[in-house]
Order: sequence, then C-alpha cells, then structure tokens
Amino acid sequence: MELPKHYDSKEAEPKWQNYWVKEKIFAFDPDSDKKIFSVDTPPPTVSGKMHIGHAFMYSQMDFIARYKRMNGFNLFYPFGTDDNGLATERLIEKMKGVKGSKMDRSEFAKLCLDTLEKELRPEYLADWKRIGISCDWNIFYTTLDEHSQRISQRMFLDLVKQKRVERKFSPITFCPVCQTAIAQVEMEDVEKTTELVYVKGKVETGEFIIYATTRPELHPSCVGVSIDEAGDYVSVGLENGEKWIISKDACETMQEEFGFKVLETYKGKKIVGKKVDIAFAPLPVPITHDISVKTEYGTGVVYYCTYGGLDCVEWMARHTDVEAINIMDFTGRYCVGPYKGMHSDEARKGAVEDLEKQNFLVKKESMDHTSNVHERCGTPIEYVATEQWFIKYLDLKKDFLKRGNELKWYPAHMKNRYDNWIKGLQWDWCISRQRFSGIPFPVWYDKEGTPIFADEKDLPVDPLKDLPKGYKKGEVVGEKDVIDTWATSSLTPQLAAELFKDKPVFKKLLPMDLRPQAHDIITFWLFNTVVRSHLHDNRLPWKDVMISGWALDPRGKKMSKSKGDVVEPQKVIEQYSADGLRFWSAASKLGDDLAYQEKDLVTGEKFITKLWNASKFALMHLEDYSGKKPKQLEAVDAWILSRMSSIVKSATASFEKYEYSKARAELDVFFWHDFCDQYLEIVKDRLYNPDVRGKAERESAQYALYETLLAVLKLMAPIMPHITEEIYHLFFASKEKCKSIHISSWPTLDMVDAKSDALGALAVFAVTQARKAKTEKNLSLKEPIVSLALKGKVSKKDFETIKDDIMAATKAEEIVYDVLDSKSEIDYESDVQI
RNA sequence: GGGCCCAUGGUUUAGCGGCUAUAACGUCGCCCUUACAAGGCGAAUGUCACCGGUUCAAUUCCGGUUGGGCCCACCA
Repeated sequence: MELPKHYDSKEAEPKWQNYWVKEKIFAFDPDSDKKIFSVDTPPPTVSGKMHIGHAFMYSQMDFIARYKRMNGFNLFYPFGTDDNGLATERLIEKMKGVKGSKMDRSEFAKLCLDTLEKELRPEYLADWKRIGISCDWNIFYTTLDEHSQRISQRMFLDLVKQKRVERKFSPITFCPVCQTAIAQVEMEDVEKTTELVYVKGKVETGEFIIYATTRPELHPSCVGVSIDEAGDYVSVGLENGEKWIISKDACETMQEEFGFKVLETYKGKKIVGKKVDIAFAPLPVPITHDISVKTEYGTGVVYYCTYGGLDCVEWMARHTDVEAINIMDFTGRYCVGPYKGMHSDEARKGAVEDLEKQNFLVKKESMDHTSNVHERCGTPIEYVATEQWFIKYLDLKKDFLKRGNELKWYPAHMKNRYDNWIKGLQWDWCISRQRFSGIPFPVWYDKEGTPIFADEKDLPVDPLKDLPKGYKKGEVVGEKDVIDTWATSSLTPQLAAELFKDKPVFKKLLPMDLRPQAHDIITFWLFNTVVRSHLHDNRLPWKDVMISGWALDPRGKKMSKSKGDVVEPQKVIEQYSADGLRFWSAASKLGDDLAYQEKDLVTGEKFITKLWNASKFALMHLEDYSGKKPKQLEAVDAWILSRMSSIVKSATASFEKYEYSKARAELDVFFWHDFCDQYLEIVKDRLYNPDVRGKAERESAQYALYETLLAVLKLMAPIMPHITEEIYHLFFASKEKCKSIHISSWPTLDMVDAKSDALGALAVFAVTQARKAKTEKNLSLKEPIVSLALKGKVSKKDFETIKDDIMAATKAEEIVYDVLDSKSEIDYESDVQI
C-alpha cells in the first residue's frame, strides 16, 4: 500500500468531521446495555466567536471523552449553549438594532431564540465542531428555550415547597443615571481620588467617637457604628476639653496633628453597647462589634449606612436586628433626610458643609481608591434596596463542604478554592434579576401582595401574559423580575438528562460522571450546581470534576483585546490544524495555565508529519501481512512490543487520572525515538531483504510493526483524532472491521518483558555508538564499519539474537561481543573501527 | 488584606528523596540514509530562585524570603 506523499489536514479534518456525523460515530445509544459515561459539558455563551481559552479547555475535555468511548463506554456527551445571559442579550440588541427593555418580554425572548437559532448558533457551533469536539450534537439544549424554562421554573417551585426560597428586601446595584439595575459584569473599576472625611459622633458618655468616611452624604441613613472588640482603643483629651475615642493605631498617626493626650487605653469591648448620636441620623445607634473592623484602618471605627456599599450590605446581614433606612430610591435621588431629592455628588457637598458648620467635622484628607462605576456611562453605582428572591442556604455550609469532600477533584488542590469560597459565604443566594429578558419567575401577586405560585402542570408560564388558575385579569400582578442566569445554568445536568425523561435510560444519567470546566468558575458555576443538586436531589451532580487552566498570552499573562495579543483559534486551525491545536492543548498539565507559544503548534505539525511518514513506511511493508502472530518473535521485535506495552500501561493509567499531558509526553518520546529513530532503522533490513534475512524474520517484524503502530495511533487518537482516523482508515479499519478508530477498542498490549528490554537497550546502544563514530568523522551513516567491539551484560547466546539486526543497522562487517562482569559499574562498552 | 498555584539551560517544560537532572524549540557542526531535508546524527548550554532545617543523602520533604500568576475581598 502506498500512501499519498503528504497529509493534507485542511482536506482531511472536515472530511472526517462529516464522516463522524454521517456515521453517527458519537451518537449516544439510549437503548444500549453498555456502561454509560456522562459528561456535563459546560454550555458556553453564544456571544461571538469561540476563543482560544474555550478551544484549550474543551479540547482537554474531549481527550477524556474520546478515551472513555474507546474504553467501551456509551457516551452521554451533550452540548448546550447558555443563551440566558446579558452578553447574548446585548449582542442581539446590537445586531437587530432593538432595545429589549422597550419590547414585550416574550417577543424579545422569541427574537433572541430565533436569532440564535438561525444566525448565531450555527456559526458558533461550527467552531466547536471544527476543533473536533466529539459531542453528540443531537443532544442539545439552550438555557433559554421552553424545555429549560420548564425545568428552571419547576426547580424554583420545588425550592418554594421546601421553604428554601424567600422574598426579602435587599439592595441591588443600580445606576442612578441610566436608572437601571446593573449586574456585576456591567461594572468596571475606576481609580480615583476622593475626599476622606473624619467625623465626630457624640457618645452617651459625653465623649466623641471618631470615624472616617468617603460617603458623608449617607449620614441620614446611618444605622450603626462598629469597632473591633478585641482591638486596642484609647480615650484622648484635646486642648479644648473634648475627649475622643479612636483606635490605638489611629492615635499614633493622629497625635502629632491634633496634639492630644492619651487618657486611657482599653479593649474595644469596653465601649460596646454605648449609644452614639450621629449627625442627621434619626436615632442614636449603639456601638457594636463587627468582624470586618480592623483597628489599623482609619480610626478603627466604621459607620454603616443603608446602603453605602457591599460592606454595609454584609454588615446588615450580620446585624439582623437592625432595620435599614433606605436612603435612595429608583429615581437615583435620596428620598430621606436633608438631602432629599439630590443626587450623590450634590448631597456630598452639602453634607461636608453641614458637618463643618455644625462642628462634626474633624478633618479632611484626599485618598485614592477604586470604585465601581457603570461601564456604559461611567457613573458610580449606588445601592438601592428592593424586594428580591433568595435561595436560603447559609445554614447548609457544612453540607456543601461535605459534598466538596465527596467530589473527586482533578487536580486535587482545586478543592481549596471551593472550600475557601464556602467558608467566606455571608449572603444567601439572590436569584432575581431586574432584567427584561430571561426565564420569568412563575409567580404572581394578589392585591395584598401575597405571592401566588404557578401550578407545575402549566409550566412554563410567563406571568406577564398568563394568569394563574382561578384568577381573572386585574386580580393579580405578574412578577416582572427574571431568574438569574446562574440559577438556570446550575441545572445543566438536569437540562441535559431530561431530554431523555421518557426513556428508561433517564435513571442512569444522573448523577453524571464528569464535569469539565476551567478554574475561574469554581466558585459560582461549580458551586451553584452542587448546591442545586444537593437541594433538589440530595446528591452530587457529578462524581468527578476536571479543572482546566487558562490559555495565556506568550508572556504568561491574560490575553486581552486591548493589548491586541488575542490569539484566535480559527486562525490557528487555518494555519496549522485542529489536531495541532489539540496537541498544544495537551501540552499543559491539567489545571495548569499554558502560555501560547507558536512553536508548540509547529511541534504538533511536525508530529503529524512524522506520524504520516512512519505510517507510510509501515503500511508499505504490511501489504502482505498475514495478521498472524509469528511462532518465533525476533528479540528486537519483542523489545519494541515490550516498550510499547509499558507505554500503553502508563498512558492508560494517566488517562484514568485525567493526566492526558503525561500520556501525550510519554507517547511522543516513545514514538519519535524508540519507534522511529531506533526500531524502524534497525528493522528496515529485515523488512526489505527477506531473501537474505529470512521470511519468518520478516513476518516477525510485520507483526511488531502492525501491533505497535496500531497502538500508537489508538493512544494518540483522543488527542489527534483526525490524522489517526485517516491512517486507521487507510489500512487498519478493514483489518479490524471497525468504522472508526474512535469506537475501536483501547489497546491492551501486554508484552512487557525485562529480558527483551535489556537486549533492545544493548542494540540501541550499539547503533548509537556506531552513528556517533561516523558523525565524529563526518562520514555518512551508510559508511561501513570494519569492526565493532561490544560489551554488555547479556549472555553471548542472547546476544546472537540481536547480532544480525545490529550488523545491518550499523553496516558493521564484523561484531565481537564480550560479556561484562555483572558487578561492573558500566552497562555497556564499545569500540568502533571504521 | 485572605486563599491557591508556580519558580529547573536563551524559551517552554519532565522529574518530586539516591543513576552523568528530562524532552522540545532555538544555537552550532555533520549527513541525500530504498518513510520523512517539513528529515536524520551528534555537540554545547543548568550553583534545579534565595536562606535555613530534617536526612547518610534534598531539584525533590519542612519553615522562611524574594519574584510571578490567578481567584476572592477591597476598605472606613
């Protein structure tokens, strides 16, 4: 058999991708008895093109999927897209020139679904197909369609039944200029200089407690003052007779400026409970202890307003007996106190002036800090309290930690991030969003404002259009808020599995076997999914999680559009190949970030070329291969089969632990050096010249060649699915009677043999020494060797079994072999006479 | 500030108690060798970040320092 001179990945890759679809190679068989391996593929957001990070992570996921498939598993390997988020919404608004908020909700949702289905998704998915992801593309879901809406709403109702959801007042981030609620992704950090003002609060003892703030305009909503009960505080006396309370740390920095005398030092605990009159606040507030207070910041005293920022929100969560004074409403203006009707800037000026006039101001200083602004208009965000839906789960932290321990983490250290996150959790999970599109809450309110929940049978519902059973128009008001996208995408195992709800196989799909994902979303996506599965089904969503790293720019930093160093996978594939891209993705250890280096793609391409050429050589000599195992295996053939067997064993072990990179590296070295450089060169003579070397000797080589090349192809198939399929089809497919290497059986070669290893190593040594001698004399490798003296630790009798092969490979005219003492420090010795 | 990861020839990396520290890219020299010049053979290049400790023995284990990366919190 003669292979074409070159392998053309541009032609071959799409060809095989089409073949796999046409032949249903990756189709899940719901009726099969084979063991299922299920993958909870994280659905990417359709917000443009697939980026290199996606290509990196999804390739790594696919290595495992393909490995499992070859190990006889019936793969449940769905693909979904997360179309529920803001990014998609924005993209469609831009494309269609519409404003979602000005449209009817269900009309906008329909527009989104249509645009996604007809225009965006096919092109987007083509990128995934082009890197050779072996999902069953018929098992597809979108987090926005009826199927997902029904499940998401049903799960919400399930939580209602369990009394795990509640509606309560809570602040949301809000842009006072755009007058809209904004999500975290819409905010950006801005570094700016602000004025930090130090203010006096009158304590019931007659002393003043000093606190610093950048938001003095919030004074009318001050609800508390906190200190650190374990920290050191001091009372100091000023010349004018005033006594101030500040932390000991603050005292040291302020003493010079104010020239006060320290009267008393004590622990913060001493002043806890004392009442303080705060300027413009309606009521005196007690001094409390709070864990967030550090004596080394400011004056070691913090005042909390509702709401000045996330710190205030968290403080409120810890001080549940305190009632909030909501100082701002959705007009973006203050609604209580002396600055009623004003925006923040105006109010701040007024507040500083008033504090100064009324002698509450201690000092002003400027400071730099980062604050959150709305990325669209640059306005600093505000916090406005409104009613929100929450999933109550803070009481379950221990259970979540336990679930984390039950989960098998690859790599193991990634669990730390999960644990760390849970330990720091202070809020319940707010699942409502004041956005115009998304999955609606299945909730209405009656005239008293009591929620009415939809009947599960009627799902999905849109409460802005539909009515609850037994109510007429005008009797109820539908919930306008939508369910947060994470509250739906935390249900991906259910979204995928329920596509088979009516089949018996459904029971076997959950929990899933594997969740692959990158490390940046452990704290929300992974965690949220564990939470939902725990709450709804009292079990883990999956058995294993495989955490990928990130693709970084060539200097090891995050790629960014503004720096212009974004690598587009589409271009990489264009220039190199999908197999090359995947080979690169397999270069980093699971969980490790990988800096993009173009040379790695070149290495992959070279591997492809080498594999092609080596196969060309092998298949040329296998044309007349009988397929039978020879009675007598030549020593060098036994050696390569032994080495191959070792590689099969360790590569298999590596894949089992999701360590595809180790498998790749080992196979790479074996294939290139042991197989191509050494074995093929040694065995060449026997293959070409059976008349001289013997027919049986050639058949032995054919057997080794067949088995080894096939094993190499199969081990490499998960990582480079196209080139391996191409070669497989040129020869092996018909022999093995199998439609695709990807559903062929994983190699189980079990021919490890220590004696063969020793003989092979000696042969390799001899060949290497001969090459070295010729190279040193600047001679061609074809140059004959007059005499080759060789010493080793194998017996003379055993040496005879490799002697002819060595003579042929080195072009030695004579070989003299001696046995070294078994205690000798060196293993081999040689003397080459040319 | 809290947490996690990382530090090995010019670059990217393997090894994670004991061989002369692995390989690729790059560099240099040689070679058309019946698969491959998009190749082959060979060579040079490393106080394994720094300082201590444990050990007969440390690149490997422990503690600290420095430098990088990421996630979270951002601060009165």
